[in-house]
Amino acid sequence: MSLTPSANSSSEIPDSLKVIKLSSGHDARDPVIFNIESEEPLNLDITLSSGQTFRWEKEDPDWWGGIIKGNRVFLRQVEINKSAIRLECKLSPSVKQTNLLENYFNLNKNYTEIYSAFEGDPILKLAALKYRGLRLLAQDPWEMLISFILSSASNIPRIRGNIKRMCEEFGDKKFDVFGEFHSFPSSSVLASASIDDFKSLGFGFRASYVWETSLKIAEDPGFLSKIASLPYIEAKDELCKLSGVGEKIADCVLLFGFDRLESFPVDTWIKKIVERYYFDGRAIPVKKLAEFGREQFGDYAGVAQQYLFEYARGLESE
DNA sequence: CATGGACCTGATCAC
DNA sequence: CACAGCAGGTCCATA
Repeated sequence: MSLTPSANSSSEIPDSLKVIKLSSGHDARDPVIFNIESEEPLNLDITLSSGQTFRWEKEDPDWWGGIIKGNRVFLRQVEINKSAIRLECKLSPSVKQTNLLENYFNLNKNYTEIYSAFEGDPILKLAALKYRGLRLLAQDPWEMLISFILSSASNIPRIRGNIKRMCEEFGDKKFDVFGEFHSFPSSSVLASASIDDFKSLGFGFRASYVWETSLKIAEDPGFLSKIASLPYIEAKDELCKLSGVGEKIADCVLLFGFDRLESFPVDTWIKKIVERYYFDGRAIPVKKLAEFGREQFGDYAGVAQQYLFEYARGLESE
């Protein structure tokens, strides 16, 4: 099976998406509040706790707080009906970016069509039903790079803690109508810190990886934009030259930071589930599994990976 | 090229 | 409630 992307892969926002402004923030001290309604499947809880992103926090019972392109954002999902979602959004009035959320949630991508492509695969079909509305996010490449270096041989609570403390320690302190928050630290700031600084944040053996990679990026600021312009294989090769970046993390950075849906990161969960359902339980080397995923799932390999990952973890916790 | 052990730390789970 | 073994991989050293 080879899955082909939809013709609608431009960055244009489709007609099925409506932005409804509720408060224009006449007073600069008040948040701007608006709704986004879309026919695209989106499940905020599943998406924001899915392990592709590490800084979102659910503060109130149903309000998520996070940072997109340096802007604090609060989101809540309200059910409309089966064929549409509504996102309630609160932003600082200082935010001038247009389509901030539409881009972040990739609402121009047609997931209904992707689900149709998954129909022919029994496991993906189940996963798409169970985790309907799980979407890949368009996140910042630099943030993805450091976050996933920190993810190696770790676990989600620890990764989140590492990143949170790093941002509090080294990120710029910023203020908006909601109060104080910290940005994700830049490469030059991290490069001027020390490996011991990172060890005291709990990075462990990843401390030197983070420092060396930060230095490299600080010295070559065009590195990541060059990655964006390279074909998949070459982009991955370049990323793998960075300290602490192997094939798996390079694939994560390409998938979550560069929108390369053809990448298929293979971690222990993916290894487990792909061996079980596609190789009759036989042990297969990780490298082979990554090739298999890209061949098998084609241009939607990354989306398939994300659903298989959730499905594998769901099986474990049942 | 494939395989195997070391690497930090701490959330988790079996006594 | 204390404790050992393991975790969302990478790197380096050997065949």
